[in-house]
Amino acid sequence: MELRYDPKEIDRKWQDRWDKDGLHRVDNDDPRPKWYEMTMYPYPSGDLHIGHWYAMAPADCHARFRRMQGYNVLHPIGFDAFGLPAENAAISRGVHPYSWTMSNIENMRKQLRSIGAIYDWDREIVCCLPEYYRWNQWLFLKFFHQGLAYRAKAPVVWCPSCQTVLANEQVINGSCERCGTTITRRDLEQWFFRITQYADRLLDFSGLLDWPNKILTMQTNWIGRSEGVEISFDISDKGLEQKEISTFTTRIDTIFGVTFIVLAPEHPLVADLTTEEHREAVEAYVDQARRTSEIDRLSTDTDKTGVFTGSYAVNRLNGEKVPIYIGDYVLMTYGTGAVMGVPAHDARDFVFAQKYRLPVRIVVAPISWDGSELTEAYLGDGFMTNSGAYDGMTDEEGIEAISADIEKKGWGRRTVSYRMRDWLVSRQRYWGTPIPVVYCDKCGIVPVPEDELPVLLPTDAEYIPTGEGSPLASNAGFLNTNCYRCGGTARRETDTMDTFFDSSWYMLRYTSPGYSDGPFDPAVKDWLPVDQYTGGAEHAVMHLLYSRFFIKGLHDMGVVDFEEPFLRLFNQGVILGEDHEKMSKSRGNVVNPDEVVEGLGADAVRCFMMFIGPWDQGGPWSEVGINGVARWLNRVWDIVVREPSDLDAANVDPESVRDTIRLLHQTIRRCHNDLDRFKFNTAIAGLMELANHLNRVWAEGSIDSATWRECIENFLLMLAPIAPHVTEELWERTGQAYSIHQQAFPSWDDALAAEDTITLVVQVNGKVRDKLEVPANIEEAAAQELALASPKVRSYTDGKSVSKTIYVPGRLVNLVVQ
RNA sequence: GCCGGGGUGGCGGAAUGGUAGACGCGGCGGACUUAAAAUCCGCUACCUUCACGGGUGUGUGGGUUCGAAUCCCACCUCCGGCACCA
Repeated sequence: MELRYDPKEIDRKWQDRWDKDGLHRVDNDDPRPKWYEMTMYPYPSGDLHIGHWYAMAPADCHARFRRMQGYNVLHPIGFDAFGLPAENAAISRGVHPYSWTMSNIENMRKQLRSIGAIYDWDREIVCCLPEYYRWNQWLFLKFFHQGLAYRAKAPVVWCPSCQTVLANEQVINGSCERCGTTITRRDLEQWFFRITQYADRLLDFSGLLDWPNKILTMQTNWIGRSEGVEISFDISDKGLEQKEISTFTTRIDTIFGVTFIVLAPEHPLVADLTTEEHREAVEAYVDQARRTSEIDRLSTDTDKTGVFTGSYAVNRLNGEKVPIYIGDYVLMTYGTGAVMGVPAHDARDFVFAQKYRLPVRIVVAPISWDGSELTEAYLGDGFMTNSGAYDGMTDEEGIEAISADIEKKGWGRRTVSYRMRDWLVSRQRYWGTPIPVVYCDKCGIVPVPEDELPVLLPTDAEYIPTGEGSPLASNAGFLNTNCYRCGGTARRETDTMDTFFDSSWYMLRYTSPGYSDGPFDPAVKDWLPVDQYTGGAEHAVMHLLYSRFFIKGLHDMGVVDFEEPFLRLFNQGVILGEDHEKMSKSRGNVVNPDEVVEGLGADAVRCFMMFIGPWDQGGPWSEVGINGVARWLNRVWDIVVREPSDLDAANVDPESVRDTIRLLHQTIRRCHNDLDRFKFNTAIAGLMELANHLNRVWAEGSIDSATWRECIENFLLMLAPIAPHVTEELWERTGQAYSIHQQAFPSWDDALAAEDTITLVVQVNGKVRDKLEVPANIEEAAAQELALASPKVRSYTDGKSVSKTIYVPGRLVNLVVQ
């Protein structure tokens, strides 16, 4: 393609100029209203992918649009620099994670600059640097002192490949979110954050202004709140210290249908309840369950297996003895790790009962039930039956009555269970923030005092994981220390923090990245919270949930005065390869943005990212597609550099001038509304239409030079947030004062945008039969008269009677004929 | 299995109850050129007609409505998420 201008030269020229002039420096004291628009910071993999462009270029356009609307805009950038991938890559290349990460960042800064975004680089944050992670430690201690961080032994998720524990949120289909390895469980003592204490507040989305429903649904499902009853079964005849087994159910109305109890294989009572006769079988089963992979164990396809313990428990409501089984479909990590088996009204219990020939007793009768046996569990509503005093109640009434009675008798209590577990924040890896506590033989867990922070991550440590705990444990200089309380010998915590810790509060740090007396400067708190956040939907139940929790915690501690970190959220889609498949090296469909920028310029890539389709839908890369927008930018160049005085006043057609002004105002309105709602593709389409129109009237010579100038000026202003480099250049070439990016977005006049004629569609029985050009303000009677007079229409109405006429002002007349 | 979001020309897409296919790509024809590229102009859903025109058409089948891509019901299909949570 032959270019009218050299995008490479223009990109460089203006990027240097903006840098030199500090055009993107954000002033905290600017009197204009603030707008904090943030995009998820990238992981410094070392190479800026086209996916980064897809996330960042439209986000920058939106932030620029807000700035042109008169806001003081903070649109920052940083690097998510800690974490497993950096470490793994560093290990395989034999370079230190620090130097690997920092050289990647150096490279990515250059690539990011090529986007031409309004990032204020003075506010950049890099969370693997001590000036950032010391505040991770400071915040960790805040949560610790608040009782929201605790250390406990629990069955945790372990990735054998990454050699570390993971949070539940990092397990995807039983595999490690990062490397895909099937995870296992380990009983380990770990650091947790009490996110479950905030479960109900996290379910309350009323503090959010505009979030995709999809994310709200995902968070709601992840938290998985269920109201139910904890009900205990009597095992006092076993002579054990533990006199009862507690189970959790949401269907206490089915308590009379219990025909067995199932314990999770890891349940602490398993060994005690197993009789001699069944010991061998039970031990074999438990052993087997322990070896079964998490994937198989959680697969819904596998049938329900179990083994009888030989013991029985008593259902206190009817005095019945029911057998106690062990089954791996019961999870130790949910509820009490034991369930009451009600085969008639639970699909899983039904399958289990069939397999082990356990009785099925219906206690909630289906509506019109004829008394016959069930072929599957009945989960619907009905009237209680076989339930003693509760017979005849609806199941809803049954839940109320039985719950109340159980509480009265002390056999159980109403409670709420959550699917979500506490957030496991410790990792057995090197490349992360050291957890700021020491272990003293005398004093136990001792937090590092605030004024001793940061606890520096030693640079001379072994960072290759051994599988025998954290790499830092083998670094004597780090490990051995003195107790901050008694001064005696102590060991440092050698686990590091989950990297989601970094991103849980980074929106605070951007407001004052150099501040050294706290995580952020309270003097600039007016920036917060974030007005608009953009990023991928894959963080729905990880980063976005953690961050909401974190900020609520900090709110309760008085660190911040708001409860939601991100008021509005927009999820962009995924950019696909030219073959419509997900981009991957193995498919060979990866696009290198640097090469395209080199050839066609940053603005062409920006435009294409926005023109490809709705931003939330993603879409396929297209070589010919980007050539199309590059060609359009050249056409724009060609049109804009024309000399307006070449227009000959003698040819001016007032009607054409009016049409042009009207289209200009319509385009301003459309472009404004579209950019406001992230509808970049239709905003660009509108600008293309305006450019086509201008090109046409130029050829006709039908407008005057003043109108031409007005159109060109406004056109450039509208294009400026989309294509900042070429518009700045053209702004200069058309004799306007630097910088176009400090101008206001054009405003429109509805009166000038109004059409004075419309195309009146005439339908007969809903089918279009004619189109008439009529004055926009036509009255109904006149419109009908014109419609009926149309010869085309008459051929359909002649000899028939018009029984009804529908008139839609400004649009159509529909004649209903018999 | 459950919960979301989709399915519109050759392609990306526009239109959220009122002219289906804006805008762009591709294709075809023309201008310019010795020629090609680039650029510019015109045409471009399908069937039918010499033409004017007519008919059909937004995954499939029903429905509501004067009128449906748009609303309702059922189904097919693609993508994403969750998946024994008692």
